[in-house]
Amino acid sequence: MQLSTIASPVQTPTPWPAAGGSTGGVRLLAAYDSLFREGDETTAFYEVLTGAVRAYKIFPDGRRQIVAFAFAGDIVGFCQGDTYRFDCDALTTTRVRVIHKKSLLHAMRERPELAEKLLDVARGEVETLQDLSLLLCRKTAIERIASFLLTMARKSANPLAERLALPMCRADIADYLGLTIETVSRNMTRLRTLRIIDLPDRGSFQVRSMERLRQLAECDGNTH
Amino acid sequence: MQLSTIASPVQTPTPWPAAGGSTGGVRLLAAYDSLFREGDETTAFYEVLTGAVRAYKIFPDGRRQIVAFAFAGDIVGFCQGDTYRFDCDALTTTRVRVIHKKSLLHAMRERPELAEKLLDVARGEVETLQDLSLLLCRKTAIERIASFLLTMARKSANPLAERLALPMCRADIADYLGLTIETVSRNMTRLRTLRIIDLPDRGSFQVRSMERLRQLAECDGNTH
DNA sequence: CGGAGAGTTGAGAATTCTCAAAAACTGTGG
DNA sequence: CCACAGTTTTTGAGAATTCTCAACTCTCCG
Repeated sequence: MQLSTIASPVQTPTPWPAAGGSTGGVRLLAAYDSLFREGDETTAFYEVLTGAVRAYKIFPDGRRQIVAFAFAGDIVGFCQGDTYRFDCDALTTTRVRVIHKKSLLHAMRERPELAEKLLDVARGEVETLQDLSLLLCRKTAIERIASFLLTMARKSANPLAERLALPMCRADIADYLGLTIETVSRNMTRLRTLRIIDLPDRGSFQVRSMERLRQLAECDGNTH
Repeated sequence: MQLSTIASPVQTPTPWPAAGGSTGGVRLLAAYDSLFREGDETTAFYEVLTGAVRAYKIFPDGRRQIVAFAFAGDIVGFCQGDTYRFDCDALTTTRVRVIHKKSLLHAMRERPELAEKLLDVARGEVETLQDLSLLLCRKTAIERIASFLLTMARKSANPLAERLALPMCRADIADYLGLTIETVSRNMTRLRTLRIIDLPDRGSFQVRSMERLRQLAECDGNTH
């Protein structure tokens, strides 16, 4: 498999305002390496440089929910209190920039305009979570999967590329969308049968009809 | 019905850092009066002083999701971009303090420590939404309702009071939890039959077994 | 070639939804 | 104070969707 031919999410060129150079160390993670765990002290948060991570919570009875996927350019672990409320680990080989909370707070006092940027980051996180809530409240399985794939496609440089990366496994998608692996699989197949998407191989997909995918995802209800 | 005997959510005594007196006007809303609509320009956000509001989104096909309820002490409309992404209106007679975005941004430049408070507000919003996502991902209807009632109880001054306020109708609860009115009703009855809660009258409830409610809500899985 | 892990497909069970009707509550007017 | 209409909530029965459990396929790797 030629990984290089798979379109990756847009690489934002270091959007993070470096706070005097002292903030950024870079950490390299292999697939499934942990970035932080629920209960850990929140001394830092992270900007994903390359690769992807997942943030999730595991319930006492073993059920799991993935609360967010983060790709190159995204921030993880920002809106947390004194301790993290979730586990976070890498989906693939991943590089993250470490941003220490302390030095950032310090920088914020010096440069008040930085606070506005941070509020923007928080706002982005809120929007993502609102969309997730909408998606989970939305009833049918196929609509959730359509929404998810649409979001993934829109994040990439070329949404109509023949091979868009889908770096997470079916179990991850299921736990993100509040479905089971089997339901995810069945509805992926259904979307392919409807010729809305294609599944060239494990770990990638292609949008064949952006319009119909959008209709399903946004509950337009014209086609069914 | 003696409304005064119903325990209301805790009234936080003006937690908001008034930015030089120029921020706060107060708006009075009757039940179902609109606070803002999706698409409106976000010139201000609001602190609920008394009463309660709901924030929701309506899909093209008519489905609705309530993204948040806000009670006395809560902030609404804070983490929004240039335009609101949701409709917001009052559940009952409600007073809100208007906080103008412009004056707040101005105040933030003068007093950098204010920015940290604002980030805390954003963090609170993120936590609430994460909890909502967890709740929606959680499978069974009875667990969602248990979580919801537990949250409502915990917000009130005396969670074990005989009559806790439930100011929203079943349709609102259903659209918040991603269920139908009928399923909400059935499972409320079931919780009452299990003697976990009591429903003294429309618009209020009582927790009879906080422990069993918590077990259901937090997916402990000991009792079923 | 064989084994492990991931994904797909199938059949029956369980939950929730939909549609329908009954019951309870609210407010109005006599 | 009671009757009535209108609304909300509850309850019931059948339909639809998703889940559970199981078997099978495919790919990757040694």
